[in-house]
Amino acid sequence: MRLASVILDIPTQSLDSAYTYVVPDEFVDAEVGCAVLVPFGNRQAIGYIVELSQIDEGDPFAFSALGLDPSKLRSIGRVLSHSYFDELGARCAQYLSEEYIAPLCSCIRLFTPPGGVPRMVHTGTYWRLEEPSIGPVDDRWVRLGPAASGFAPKKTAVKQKAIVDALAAGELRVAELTMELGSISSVLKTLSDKGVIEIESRRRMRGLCEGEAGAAGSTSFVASAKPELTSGQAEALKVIGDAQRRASGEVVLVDGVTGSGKTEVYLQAIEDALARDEGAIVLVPEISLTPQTVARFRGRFGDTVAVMHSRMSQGERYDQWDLIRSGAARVVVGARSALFTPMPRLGLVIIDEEHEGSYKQDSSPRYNARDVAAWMVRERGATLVLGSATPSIETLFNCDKRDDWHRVVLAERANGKPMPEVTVIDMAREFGSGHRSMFSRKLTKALLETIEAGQKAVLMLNQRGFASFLLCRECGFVPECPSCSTSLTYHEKGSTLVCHHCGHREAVPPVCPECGSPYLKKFGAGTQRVEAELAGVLEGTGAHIVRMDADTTSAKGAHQRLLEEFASSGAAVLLGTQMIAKGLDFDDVTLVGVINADTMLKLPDFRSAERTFALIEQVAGRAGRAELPGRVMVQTYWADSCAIRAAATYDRSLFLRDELPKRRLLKYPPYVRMANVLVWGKDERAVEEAARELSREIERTVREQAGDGWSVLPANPCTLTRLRGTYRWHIVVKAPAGDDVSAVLLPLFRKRKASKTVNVAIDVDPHDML
DNA sequence: AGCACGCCGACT
DNA sequence: GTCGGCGTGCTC
Repeated sequence: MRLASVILDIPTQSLDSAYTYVVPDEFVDAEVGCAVLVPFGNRQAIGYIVELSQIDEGDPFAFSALGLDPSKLRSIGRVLSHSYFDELGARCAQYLSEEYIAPLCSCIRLFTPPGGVPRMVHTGTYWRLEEPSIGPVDDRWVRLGPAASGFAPKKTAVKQKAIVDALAAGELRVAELTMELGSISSVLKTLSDKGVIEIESRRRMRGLCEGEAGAAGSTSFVASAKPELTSGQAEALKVIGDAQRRASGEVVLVDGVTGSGKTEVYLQAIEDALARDEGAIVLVPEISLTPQTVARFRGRFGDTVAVMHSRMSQGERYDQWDLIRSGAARVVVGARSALFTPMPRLGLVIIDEEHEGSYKQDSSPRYNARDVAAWMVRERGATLVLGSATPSIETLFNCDKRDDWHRVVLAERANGKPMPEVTVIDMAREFGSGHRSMFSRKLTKALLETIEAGQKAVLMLNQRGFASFLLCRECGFVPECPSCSTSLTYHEKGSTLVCHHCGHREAVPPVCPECGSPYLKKFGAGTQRVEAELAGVLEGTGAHIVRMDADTTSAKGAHQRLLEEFASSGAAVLLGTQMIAKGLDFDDVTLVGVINADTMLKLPDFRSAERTFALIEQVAGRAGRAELPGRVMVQTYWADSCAIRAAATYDRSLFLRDELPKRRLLKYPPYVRMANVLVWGKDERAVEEAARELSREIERTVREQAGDGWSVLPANPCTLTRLRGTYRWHIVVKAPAGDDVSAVLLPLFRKRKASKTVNVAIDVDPHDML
């Protein structure tokens, strides 16, 4: 008798192991990864097969050995789909659910085709099986048939003649002919009966022929020329090649300055993989997943490149998913979730801009694609390549400590040009000497010079970290917590400063405690205000200003259009938020300005210095990519902060020498592992109470289950205490670096049941704790 | 005694 | 997630 382990598609923490069902003999198509309809209690439920096994019915101990009661076993009712994932995918889902403490079924769903799976839907009083709304679509193609030569339509058969004439130039879609000639279905039938034409249904791939592919150049399948490799690139490829040969799931960090040609390394590593008939998955941050990026891969690998990202329609994603499963696509370029596409014989995973926070999913399952990819390549004997100009501290740490993590440095830019010089501008001093514009005198001068020379400038406004904190505009002082050395958050209510780490509170001081200045202000400025002021600065120069932020890029294709607008103007300024920090390469950009380098430096978050350092390095790489030398100007209120000084001199070791001891002392990654337990809801009192209660429970669990060196910080309001009408609290758990945080906390969260008023989520290895 | 309500465990 | 069983406590 065949048995199947089935994960039910019912999202709840308390239903998180597989159930065993009998597979009736006639269901020969039941495989691991199939969606099935099964009886569950007094209703039907959808589930996914994660394991198949054979059992000897005659053996009276066979069932009890598996912990099964044969009288309770029921049979699968129906197989609803082909297989969506293999045994390893099923194990990966299991790993995800345990590692990130998430419902199993939400992890399984990562592996299913977007929109193309059956669901149970609640309609009023009963449950109904809903077939997939998204599925394959066919195009009907028409071409001339064997009886076409010598066919002479009757004089009155106008449409027949028109169709035959149109097809003389080649095959066409029925849809195109219909658009041209009106309703022709009966005419087509007649012609095809006579053998004059042949009609064939062919799968249409949405999103391939139109839109994106147009920009990517569907005609440019001619392999683009391979440039000569720098010695660094060659070395990187050798290390990757060795790892691929050993096929033991090793990780290679390509640590290369911007412009050092990391993409070329990826391309050739993929070529090697393809030559061995292995597939490759390339992850890039969502915002740099632009047509240019895709074009780079399509230019080399043509039709075998599939694309996956959130701005595609469900139909487009479904088709790309299917293309990957069929084996027709051997390379996937996509965002985070593309890691779970069903690539046959996966040999290589590449994660570009490895340090990016967007690889961490901010809803359940809160996985980090980088860490999941490391797990995946180990299981599959594949290789993971991480690329960044500013690798995350965790990754650098792993390369240092682990034998299976390798680091290759690309120190030179591929064009041999030096990195642009970075000037740090002390805004506190500017303000002190009476200059109160948000553009310093140096930056203003540089802007005008750039425009006058007919060149381009990029200005970045760092909006992340809008959370209010106090700043003295005269000396740059920010009130900090006496015990945590993170900045205090400003609360309108009661005019208090609060530490979101330990709960320390103090009143807002009337004047700067450092220098006595009354100019103590909340910090932050919007792009629109900056644009207005910039327009004033540039008045009379005729320079074009292109603003790029969440507002101006929300429309489909707006991102692309704005970039083209910038590219085609002569002297122009591109003003934008973080999204301009990556991947835009314009040869005639000679000035890059960072208006406020440090809004996030003082965010009460342990990664803020690291992010500030990375951001400045990334944005500096945008200047002077071609013949013209570039310069970079960084405006800051903390000109002597280590992150900013180190970034300005491209000195990572200086930054790490300052940052690592702090992380060690204050017990932050990579020296500890953390879990952030979030509690939120509309009712402020209920949230606070639930958070305190949960904190006590966690403390008890940790005391009883965990080893030494663990700590549970008391429940506290989150930095972003009120978000979209909810009150948010959190509890931070810290464990020694080698300990399994999830294993200790998992049982507690599995047996918790959801409350109506207060939500609880746990974020293991959080990226930030805002 | 009879019933409403809420908690808890089972569901293969 | 959904149901049903069981204990508690209130009412007829």
